[in-house]
Amino acid sequence: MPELPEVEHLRCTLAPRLTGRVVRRVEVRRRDVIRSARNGGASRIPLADLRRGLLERVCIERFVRRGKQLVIAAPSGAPAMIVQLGMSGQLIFVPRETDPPREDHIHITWHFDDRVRGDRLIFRDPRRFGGITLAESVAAVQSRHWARLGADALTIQTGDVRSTLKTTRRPIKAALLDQRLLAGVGNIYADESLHRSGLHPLRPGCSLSADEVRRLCSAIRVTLRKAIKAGGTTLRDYVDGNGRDGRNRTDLLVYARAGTPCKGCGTALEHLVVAQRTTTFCPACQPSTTYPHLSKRSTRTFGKLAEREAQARSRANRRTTITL
DNA sequence: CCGGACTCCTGTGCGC
DNA sequence: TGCGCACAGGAGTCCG
Repeated sequence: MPELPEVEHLRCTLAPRLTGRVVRRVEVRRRDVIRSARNGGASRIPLADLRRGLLERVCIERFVRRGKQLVIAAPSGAPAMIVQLGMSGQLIFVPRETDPPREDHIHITWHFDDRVRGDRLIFRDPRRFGGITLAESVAAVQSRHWARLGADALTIQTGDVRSTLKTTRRPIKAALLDQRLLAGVGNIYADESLHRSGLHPLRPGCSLSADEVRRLCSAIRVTLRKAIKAGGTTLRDYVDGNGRDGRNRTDLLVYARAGTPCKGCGTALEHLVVAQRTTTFCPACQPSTTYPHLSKRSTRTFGKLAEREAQARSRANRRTTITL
C-alpha cells in the first residue's frame, strides 16, 4: 500500500519525465475521484474549472510531496492538484505508441501530445480509496490542506515526536498511523519501525522514555530511507511512474510475516489487531512487560496494557478462527 | 477533547 | 467449477 517511500519513489520517477511538459488535454472517465476544496463534493464543478484544475493547457513545473500526498503543480499562482493513492492508486507514465499495462479502472488520463497514443499519464485506482484534490496553488496546499498534517516522517526530529506522543495514551501503533501526528507512515512501515526500535505496538504513547522516542525516530527514518532506496514495497498494486514494482518486499522484517521466524532472533512472529489494522511483531524483540525506566506512577498503564493486549489478541484470534 | 469504530471499494484467495 | 464470504487498508466521519 503506498506510503511515504512509495510516493517519494513515484515522485522521483515522474518528475524527470513530466517537468516542463504541457498538458494538451485531460480525459476524465470518473468524476467522483476528484475532490475540490471549495465544494467538498466535486461532481458539480463546472467542466471548464475541472479541466483547468487538472492542469489542462498548463505546463507542469513542480512535484512536491508531504507524507503520502503528492502535489503536481504548474508555475506559481497557477493550479495544483493533490494526488492521494489510497490503497491501490497508480500514476503511470505511458510513452507514445505504447499501451498502459492495464486498461481497466483508469479514471483520468493526461495527454501530452495531440495524437491519441502520444505520451500520457494515467491515474488508475481499482479500489478508489485514492483521489485527486484540486487546489488553487502550491501555497494554498501548504497553508490549508497540509495545515493539519504532522511533520514529514522522512525528516522527523525526536522533538517533534516526543511532543506529540507525550500527551496521548493511545497505543504507539495507532499514533504512528495518525497522519496529524506524523505524515507518511502507514501499516507496513509502522510495524517495521516498531520492530526496528524494539517497541511493543500496544505501548501507550505517553509511556515511552526519551531514549525510546529517540530510537523510534531513528528507526522510522532508517526504515523509510531503505524502502525508498529499494523503490518501495510492492505487495500487489504498487508500481512507480514507469510501471515497475518496488523491490522492498523481501526486506520486510515483520509485515505480512506472522507465524514465520523473526529475522533477528528466530521467535515466531505474532499478530494483533490495533486500530483496526493487522499488526505483526516479535514477542521477544518487542517485549510488552519489561519497562525498567518507568516510575511507579505508570504502573496503572501496565494494567491497561495487559488488558488491551488480551483484547487485541482475541480480535486477531477471532479473525483467524472465522477463516479457519 | 480523545480515542475507537465504522465506512467507502474491489481483487484475491479460501472453504465448501 | 463456481459461489459466497472474509480480508486487505487510507482517511474521513461519527459517536460515546
